[in-house]
Amino acid sequence: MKGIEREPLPGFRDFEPADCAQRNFIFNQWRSVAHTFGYEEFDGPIVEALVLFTQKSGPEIVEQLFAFQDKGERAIALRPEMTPSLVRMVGKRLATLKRPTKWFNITEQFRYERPQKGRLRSFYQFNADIIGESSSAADAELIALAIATFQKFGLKKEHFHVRLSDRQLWVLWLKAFGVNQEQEVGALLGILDKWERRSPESIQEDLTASFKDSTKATLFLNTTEVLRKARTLDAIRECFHNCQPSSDMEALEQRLSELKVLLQELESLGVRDWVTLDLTIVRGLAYYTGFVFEVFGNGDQGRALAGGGRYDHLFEKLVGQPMPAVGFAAGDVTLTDLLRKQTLFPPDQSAVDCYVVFEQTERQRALLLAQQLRAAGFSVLYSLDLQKDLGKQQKKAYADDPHYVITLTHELVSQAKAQIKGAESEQIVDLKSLPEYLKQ
RNA sequence: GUGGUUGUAGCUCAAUUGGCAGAGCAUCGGAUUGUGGUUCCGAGGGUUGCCGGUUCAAGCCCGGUCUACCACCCCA
Repeated sequence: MKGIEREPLPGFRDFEPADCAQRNFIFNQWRSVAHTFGYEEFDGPIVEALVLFTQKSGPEIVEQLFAFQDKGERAIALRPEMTPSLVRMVGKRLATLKRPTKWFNITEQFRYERPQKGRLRSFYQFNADIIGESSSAADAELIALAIATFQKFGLKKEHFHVRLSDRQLWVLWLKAFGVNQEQEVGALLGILDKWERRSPESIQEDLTASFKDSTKATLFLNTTEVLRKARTLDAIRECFHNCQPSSDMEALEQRLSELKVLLQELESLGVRDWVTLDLTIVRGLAYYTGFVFEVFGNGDQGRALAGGGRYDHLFEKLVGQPMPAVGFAAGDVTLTDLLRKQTLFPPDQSAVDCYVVFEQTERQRALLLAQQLRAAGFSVLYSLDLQKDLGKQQKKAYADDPHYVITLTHELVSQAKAQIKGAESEQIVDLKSLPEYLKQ
């Protein structure tokens, strides 16, 4: 290797034209869907005060951040997510906020983690949030938006699905086992999160440590196994009835009725078939307060394509004033992998409209034509080589596969004409009328 | 941060037990087609990821390191 390192930093990507086209395609589709749902686009700074992120996620988060000091000795970080910035921005105008407020954005975000497939140190996310509406109708519409963003790429029911879970049901479940304190709840949610990746013995061990009672741990283990397999409202209700006589049935029914509203809304929005009730989704419950969901590609056990849920306490925590909110984010990395695998990216459309070739004696007239066509909105190339004769130019022109090749020979120009050649047509046209001809 | 797998031209890949680093595609140039992508000829491009060790000799063996990938950790 001579000279400088040619590869970007680990976890970062170069976007050569073909990659950039795919990225822009994704951004355009995201933006377009968000608009159809009535979301307004916003943006914020790429760096924020470090405390904005530690306040939300705790001091441990610094390990996962691109964090440093600026020259004014401020502790700052590249944003790892958009929600804190959103809360900060919206927090400035909470008192007069239109409700609901629906905002979206598309941003580059940074996390200092070990890169893997589907997870890089720099990535783009589509974020959408509904602020100021606590009804499940907001959760439902947000999930419908999440589904629409994937449908927009041509992804079908056989390609992806949404798993819907609920933090409040889990809190009720834990409460039924006498777990009330926030710390204990957190510890048990952690165990639940790792559930499927661990052996029953090892789970039993952790549960016994948490409950300080191995019989209770066993009961929790066995009944939770059943609850994790519940896929309907009735099945969930049955779990609570059968497995836990100490359950607060009134609170349960209250919550189930909210879940029912959510499912009905999804049904009315025509997306119920994409959604599976699945309480195995526990990830991120620490931060969410209600319904949570994740989008997964079918088949491969890859990383989630998107995730989100309700976070009604975050505004109070960060800006001191309560405000209900629900949001989700979808990343570009897993999506790009999926779209490439399914070959759902559109074919390359980088070809120019026209390539102008000419005998060098007509160079001046040819360049004038090129500029006239450009002014009319067409993309135009011509050879920058002052020596290349007509044949050489032509060879280069066809290699670029333009929609039209326009040829100016001395003879044609002397008659104020040019030859224009498309895929299946070939004509001699007045030089002056070329822009008009191309517009047809 | 821990463990494992990996790396040869821009891309896809060759190179017998350790024995002169190659091909196709791509790029650039030339010839031909006096205005067509073809065809033909040629060129550039590599300290075999990097550093060190063993050896008369290392792409190949050994150690380290980096990257990518995989499993952990984490996943906002």
